[in-house]
Amino acid sequence: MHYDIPVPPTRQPRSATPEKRRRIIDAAERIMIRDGYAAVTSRRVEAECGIKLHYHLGSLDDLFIAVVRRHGQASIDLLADALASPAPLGAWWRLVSDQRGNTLLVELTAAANHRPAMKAEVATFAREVRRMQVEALETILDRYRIDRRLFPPALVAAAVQGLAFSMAHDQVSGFATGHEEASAAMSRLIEHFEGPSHK
Amino acid sequence: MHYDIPVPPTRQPRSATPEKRRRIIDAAERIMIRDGYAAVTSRRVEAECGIKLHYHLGSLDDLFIAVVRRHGQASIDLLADALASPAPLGAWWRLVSDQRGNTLLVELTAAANHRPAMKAEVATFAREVRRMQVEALETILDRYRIDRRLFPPALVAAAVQGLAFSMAHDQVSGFATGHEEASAAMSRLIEHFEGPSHK
DNA sequence: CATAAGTTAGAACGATCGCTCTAAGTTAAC
DNA sequence: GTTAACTTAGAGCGATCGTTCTAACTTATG
Repeated sequence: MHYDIPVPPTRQPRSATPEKRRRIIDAAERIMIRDGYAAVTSRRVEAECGIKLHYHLGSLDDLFIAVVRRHGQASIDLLADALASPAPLGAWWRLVSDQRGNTLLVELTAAANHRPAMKAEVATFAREVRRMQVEALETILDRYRIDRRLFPPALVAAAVQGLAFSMAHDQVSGFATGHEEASAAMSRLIEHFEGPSHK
Repeated sequence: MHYDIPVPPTRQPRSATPEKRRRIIDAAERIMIRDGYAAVTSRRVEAECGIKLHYHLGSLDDLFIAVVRRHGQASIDLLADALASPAPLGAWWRLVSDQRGNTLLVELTAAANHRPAMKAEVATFAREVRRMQVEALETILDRYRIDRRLFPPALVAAAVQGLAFSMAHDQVSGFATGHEEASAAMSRLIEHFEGPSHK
């Protein structure tokens, strides 16, 4: 498959190995966001971070999966914090409105389209994220007196995620025509339920 | 740049040239949906449709732009019909829920990320689509007695588009966990405004 | 300092890429 | 049937790809 991963770690690596893996994944994310997933090649990643890819991380496929795993886990952690906050809708909305995160999500989705192992990994995290959102919404919707027959958690979850995604896409496309209006309306909507606490 | 495009059309092409362009673009779309945009290479497109790409259509960049233009124009036409129908929300929702169309949209968005000319073209169509939706919603929201202060057209447009996108993504990921519930809820929501006419 | 492990530079392999070009069909027009 | 335009097959160019491998460099450990 690839190089012998340091088998017997009898000795301390020159500089921390996890740190090197981290920097490789950082580089891959930057390239993916800046130039698209197809620009993530072994040579370019190595040029971006100055670390040997295959020696430390394995194949390109392994790298893509590592990116998914790290970004996915970070998303889950942030989401958990947001949903546990006193104004969960606002916190969640801010989290999901992150431009960089949405761009990365498009690229990961497209890249996973023809990398089966990666696709499975993406699906795993997407499922967990959705599960957390639905679970949190069970409580939130009741608290805010929202009709759960018309707006079940699964629908609201998909809507919020999709709305943020759609708005991020529009903004990237360079036409923020309706973007500011929609963004302001979303803020008002959240204020309507949670008060002006969020920014 | 590329081959001399038939400059003086003094004579009838062997078989209709527009037809050949169409079949090339068809092949590109199929490959893009099946294997991702990075799999759309000149050799693979030619193998898929048996027509010389550079001779009839120019460079790969020209091909991507042609795909955007055709798909974009088709989307605009379908959207115009949907919004003009007696139950515009239902028709719009059905249109935007198309699996194939959403997959293609992800790929086009990601591909445009590092093809400047293509990006501009995508933005043009996205802007027009959004403009049409907002214009139609100005009327629709009033007709259905929806509070336009809380739900302005720009917000509703982004939400519907994003919701469909999000649900398509979930389904592609292979976890339809909340998908059916969300889909059913959306249908109920539309019925609530437009009656059970749509399916 | 010596030594052995960790790490990298860079060549190399076969494959594929976008694109161009030439030679050979193939068909419409006369 | 000739001729000239339309079209394709296929070779070829320089570039880049993923991956492997070897030789050299660097550093932790003794």
